[in-house]
Amino acid sequence: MEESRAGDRTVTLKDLANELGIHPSTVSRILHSGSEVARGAASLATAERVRELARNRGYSPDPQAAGLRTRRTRLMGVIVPRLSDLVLAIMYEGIDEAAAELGYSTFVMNSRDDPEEQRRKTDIMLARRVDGLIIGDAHLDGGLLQELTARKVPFVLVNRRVPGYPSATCDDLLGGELVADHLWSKGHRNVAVIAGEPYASTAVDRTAGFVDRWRSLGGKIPRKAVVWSRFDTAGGREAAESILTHCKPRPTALFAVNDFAAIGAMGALRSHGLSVGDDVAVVGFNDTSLAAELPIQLSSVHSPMLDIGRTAVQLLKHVLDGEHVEPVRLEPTLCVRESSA
Amino acid sequence: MEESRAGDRTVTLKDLANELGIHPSTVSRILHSGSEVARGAASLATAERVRELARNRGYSPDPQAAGLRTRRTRLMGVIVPRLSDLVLAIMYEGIDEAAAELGYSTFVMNSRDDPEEQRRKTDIMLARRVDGLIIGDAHLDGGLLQELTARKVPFVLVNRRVPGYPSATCDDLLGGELVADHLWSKGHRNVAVIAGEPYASTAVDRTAGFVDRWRSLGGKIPRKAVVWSRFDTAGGREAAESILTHCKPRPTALFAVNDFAAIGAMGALRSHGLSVGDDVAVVGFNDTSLAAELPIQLSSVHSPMLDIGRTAVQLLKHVLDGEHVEPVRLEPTLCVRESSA
DNA sequence: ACCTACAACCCAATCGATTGGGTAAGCATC
DNA sequence: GATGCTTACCCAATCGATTGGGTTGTAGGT
Repeated sequence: MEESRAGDRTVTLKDLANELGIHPSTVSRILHSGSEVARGAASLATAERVRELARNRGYSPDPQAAGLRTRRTRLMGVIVPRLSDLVLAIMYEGIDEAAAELGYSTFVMNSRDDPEEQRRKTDIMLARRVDGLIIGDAHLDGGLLQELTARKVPFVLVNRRVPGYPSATCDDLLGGELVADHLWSKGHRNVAVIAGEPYASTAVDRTAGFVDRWRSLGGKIPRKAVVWSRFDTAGGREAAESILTHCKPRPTALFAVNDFAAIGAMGALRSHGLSVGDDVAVVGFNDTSLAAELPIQLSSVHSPMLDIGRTAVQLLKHVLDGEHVEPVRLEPTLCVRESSA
Repeated sequence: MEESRAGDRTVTLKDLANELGIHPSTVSRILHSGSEVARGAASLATAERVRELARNRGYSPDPQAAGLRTRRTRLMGVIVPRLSDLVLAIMYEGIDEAAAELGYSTFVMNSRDDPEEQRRKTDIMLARRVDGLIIGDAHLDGGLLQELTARKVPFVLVNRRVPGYPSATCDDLLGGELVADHLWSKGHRNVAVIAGEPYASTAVDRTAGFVDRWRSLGGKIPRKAVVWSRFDTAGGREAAESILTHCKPRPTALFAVNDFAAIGAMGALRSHGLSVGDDVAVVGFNDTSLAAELPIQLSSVHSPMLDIGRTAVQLLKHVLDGEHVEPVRLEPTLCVRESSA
């Protein structure tokens, strides 16, 4: 009757069974099946004895062993460009939460948006026998996705979409439109877009939403005013530099498809002696926690990152259950702040 | 001789063995042991045949099965306050890289610095049978750590240290001293500290390093000028507000133990009509990628976050190998920028 | 001719949980 | 009292890899 038997590493089903003088399989059924199979497998009295013993012996089933038998690991693999990208980090938090609620654990890996890494990381995940993948770094020319489909690997996309595959994303087109409406209504007529990476649907959709709406409002956007760039601060800075030097009448507003790029752009503007908000309006995207806290508060399209992550998990669960799923787009809202007010 | 036999899910050792007419155990020995055990287990010719077949059948061992037998999962569990904290995200990138190089995979979980969550997440990790833990959210009153030690769970700390346990951290004391030297030499004599959370060694050490050095330089720091706060932008803003209202002769310099708190403080200063760099110098800590890209570039203590993560993995490996390990502190450097120049 | 040594394998148990198929006892029904 | 139906279990195979202990066959030594 000691605290815990020091010799034994962990308690197994067999330990419990021996102690109660019943068969491991009975214990398994009692503990495993939520009282559906349990009744018919054991008497209520026995079931209670087993559950209690399990509780105070601190029994926890070995997922290795269970997985070996059932061919399911209850593991979801998550691939993101980089976790140090705040947007993906938050989506991942949503993913991890929702997965935990369904009894799954998650693996994350960074692909740095490099196709070779994507493939490598995918293979590692599959070698770990994940039940399915949540892919946050999909490129629009989805070679890898085709391959995964062919190999019958269950997966869904998150953050970025690729037509034809299930995904949980922000409605990026709408987001771009919101910004166009906002800047137009503020009287801006000469604008530029820091468009992000052309292989990412986020960048393409936000830009397209903005540009199309802008034109349908009667505005004009020259080619030069749409600058593709990296998503980080340095990328935004460079893009803004390029806009400032090449766009002849200087734009009075910038739309960056990403908050970090927007912050970089704000830096560039300041280096040119321009004041953000007065001389040039800036609007970002995602409404990361920084946006509202910057010295000059940044207008940004709020995207429900946590929910996007959670939704991705739901979708993957449906896929794993063999159901058919459609892409989901969650609605963004515009937060107007100092930088464009 | 088809591309791959469509019916079979995955290739197993037995498949390979059958195909070559030898025993699975022989195949295992050939594939497993790096030519030490391999010789003696099979002829070079056989070994080559096995290796080749494994290669083009795309064999990858099932870690579930292997782990079940060997009692090792080659999994490291990582617990952080939150991955959306850029600092931890980057350390995690280092951890994941280094772990992959050693043939380990990693699990991350967020504890939100909540003791109950820490315990829960630890339990989940252990239930997943990780080989060891890397703990990034250790609190100075390490109750959980004692418990883990008692349960003989191998672990190391990262980012934050707790005396008596192995850890990989930045030399935070030195970091604080660097800032003190810098501000003192710039002629500041009236300073305040945004000190972070008192349960985190990072906060305590950086603050102590700064304050002690400041006093040994002959400076004075009143109680009120050291404000404990959350690590995020909002926390920094609040702390700065408190300093601006309560410190009678307004300080000419602020040291925030974290870049995000520093950014929040910059926002507060601006709201008070003070110019960062001219009226009040601000220095942050960690030199996150934002620091150099902000509109007003932020001076910050650069800490080698990636290396800290990598080091933690090395330490845990040593612990797993039964070796004794000492805490490691990596050296920070000061990056002086606009905000304090 | 006999023994030893080594090379090159094979055998079978094992890890812990799951699961399809029993079986024995007890009761009711015809 | 034979049959059928529950109830409450037990049995044994199985998942895939690992590993301590064999077994065979051949070469070399004396």
